[in-house]
Amino acid sequence: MPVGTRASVKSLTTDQLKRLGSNHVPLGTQDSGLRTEDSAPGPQIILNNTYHLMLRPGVDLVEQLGGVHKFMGWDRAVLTDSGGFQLFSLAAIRKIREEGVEFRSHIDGSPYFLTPELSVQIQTRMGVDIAMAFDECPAYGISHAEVEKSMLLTHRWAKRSLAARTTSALFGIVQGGVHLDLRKRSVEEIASLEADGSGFDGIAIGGVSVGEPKDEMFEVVNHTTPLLPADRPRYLMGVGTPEDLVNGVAAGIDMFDCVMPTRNARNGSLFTSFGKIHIKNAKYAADDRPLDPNCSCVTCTTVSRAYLRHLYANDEIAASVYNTIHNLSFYLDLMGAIRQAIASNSFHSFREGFLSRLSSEESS
RNA sequence: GGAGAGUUGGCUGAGCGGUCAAAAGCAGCAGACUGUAAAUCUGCCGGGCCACGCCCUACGGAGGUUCGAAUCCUCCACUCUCCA
Repeated sequence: MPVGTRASVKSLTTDQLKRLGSNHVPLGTQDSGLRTEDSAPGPQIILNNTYHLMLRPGVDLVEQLGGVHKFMGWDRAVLTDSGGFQLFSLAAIRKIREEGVEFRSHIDGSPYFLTPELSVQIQTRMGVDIAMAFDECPAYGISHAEVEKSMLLTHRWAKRSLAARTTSALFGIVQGGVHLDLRKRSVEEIASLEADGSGFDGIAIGGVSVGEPKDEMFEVVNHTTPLLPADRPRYLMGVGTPEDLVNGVAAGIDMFDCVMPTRNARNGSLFTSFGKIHIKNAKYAADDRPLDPNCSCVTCTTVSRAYLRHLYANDEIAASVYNTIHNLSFYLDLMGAIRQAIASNSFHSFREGFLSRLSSEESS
């Protein structure tokens, strides 16, 4: 899921967003036929953010204008983060209580109060397809006891979030930091919660990629994912690099969201089938090759590395546009290739090939 | 012809006796970014080393004063402004 925090995937129009990716399937897996020539590329779902939309333009306005889909001209699915991540990222300007969280707007300092019920209501009123439970995302490095306390609060909030579910689907979120015992307890609690006879529509692993070492993150993911119910989507929140996606799928994850492809694109860091490219590097100044010869996105089939470097070096808006188109296309193509590999029962060899290619030198 | 101001590292531009290899910005070079307070942030940026310290060359040029000069004095070169 590309991240479109404020009902916008940064630097792209909604139309550009819908036409991302390649019909061409990269990485040598084009045989399974899952994607046909005329199938619509581009993401089937994006992520928006409750906290940010609540501040601007405000729920009332989004609802009055017909919901987020109509607001941004997007006819595919939308999932919203509940605002839980902002308890982490905006830790300096919020205060957590049992009832909910008091935020001071990062824009003008005005106070907002967000509770599990309010968060679910706001997400529902905006008309999203999937809402997320309101959770606390604790920082890395705090004690086992503090993580446990935070997790138990998330559990109580999960119950209240679920009770507030109406028309939007609702995903629960497992917490527990890097502590495997807590992760297990959290799965047991979140997976068993029910309201009106049904549980969460999907379950997410939250609270990772908050500063912990990569091996600790995967220890958590590899340990926790198999514990999640197999009949509901498993969503790894906030992850990650292309390698992380492949390894996450290997662990059993179905869904991801991450700002990395969009933010890194704006910062000139581009993902390719042979590893990362810093497009501002001097060595690309006269490089007339496509960014990634194995990619058939608009960027790679239209302009050269030299041009991309020129745009970036001169702060041209088009640099962000081209770079974002490529990075998101790369991610979407990667996920498409993963789906095909799974369908053709060749995921493990696909994974090995993909990971070894990333660390290899570019052939040319 | 006369009066005044100025010349600092790739550029703009501080500094006006030691704490100056010289502020700051830009440019340049490299890196980071993981449920977005990010078109952001960080590091390097005269040269050379057996580099958390030392050596060399440096503030238009040449001399001088001083323990010590980018900073003071003299001459020269060039640039700009104003008056004829």
